Amino acid sequence: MNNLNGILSQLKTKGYRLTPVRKSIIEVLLKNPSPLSINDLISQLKSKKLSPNKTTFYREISFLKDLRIVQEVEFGDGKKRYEISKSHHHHIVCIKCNMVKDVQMEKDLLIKEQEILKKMGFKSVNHSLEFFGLCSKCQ
Amino acid sequence: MNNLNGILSQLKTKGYRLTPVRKSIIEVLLKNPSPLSINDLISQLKSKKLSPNKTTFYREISFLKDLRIVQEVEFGDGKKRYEISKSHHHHIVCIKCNMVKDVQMEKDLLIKEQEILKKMGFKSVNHSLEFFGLCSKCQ
DNA sequence: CTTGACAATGCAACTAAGTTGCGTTTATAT
DNA sequence: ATATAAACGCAACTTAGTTGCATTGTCAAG
Repeated sequence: MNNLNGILSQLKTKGYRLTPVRKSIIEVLLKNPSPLSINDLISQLKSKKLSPNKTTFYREISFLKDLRIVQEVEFGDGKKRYEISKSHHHHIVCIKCNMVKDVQMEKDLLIKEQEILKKMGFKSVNHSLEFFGLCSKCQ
Repeated sequence: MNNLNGILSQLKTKGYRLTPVRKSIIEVLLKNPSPLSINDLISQLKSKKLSPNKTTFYREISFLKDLRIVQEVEFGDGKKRYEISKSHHHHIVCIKCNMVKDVQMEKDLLIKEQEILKKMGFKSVNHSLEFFGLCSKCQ
């Protein structure tokens, strides 16, 4: 479900409401290539003539996260960012212009990781892997 | 330089002062196996009968980071953590008891990563990779 | 052993991200 | 049309971290 109508009907059948704020947040996240912070979302909604309270944003994002419609991304700058859930991937962030690109990691790397961690006795392991560098324009 | 006297003489020759707070912070970081947050440091120094202002902690950590004596670690919970600099490694964090272990990653994995990112046009690439799971005791 | 310079510290006030409680509004099934 | 619970707004709060400025303390030079 990575298109607007799909997500909306999923919400409706589960008994949730299709409010203007909810629809706009999902729309904005769908058409943005990079993960967005709460402030990014606030300013994007403003250009759609919507100015919900920041509490509403935090609650809406938390709601969409609980339903696995959006995923949280951490770039380690003290702001959480959000994107529409998609298949397992990572990001590379330009440290100069902040441009973000998706990175696909090969499966055999992940398998090796899991082996190492199993040896250490850990289970149900998850990981966060983000890259930082200079993009082709900023070098 | 990963022993107390080595670090202290390094600081002295560069003209920095060896204050009780500075020495204690370095001592605490050296003997702790996991990265510590500022609040961790504050409570550890208390048991050494030292209660510096939080500003002092932030400034001291920033100072030690500038000198590459400590490194910042991000577990994505909104708190930065710090450990004495050591060779490239990652961490695995137990999501139940918060225990942290170091993880060594094989070099060929890193080389493959670099290749992928070069193809995307990025340079001077860095990465953050942390694992989260259940340790042997918490499963 | 004193002293002067400046590194280090303390304090108070501030910022920024995120949370909570509670009362009000609104989408939607009936 | 209306009831009801989901969604929302607002104000006050929390927590991590920062800044400006005045004061203290380390340590090298005399």
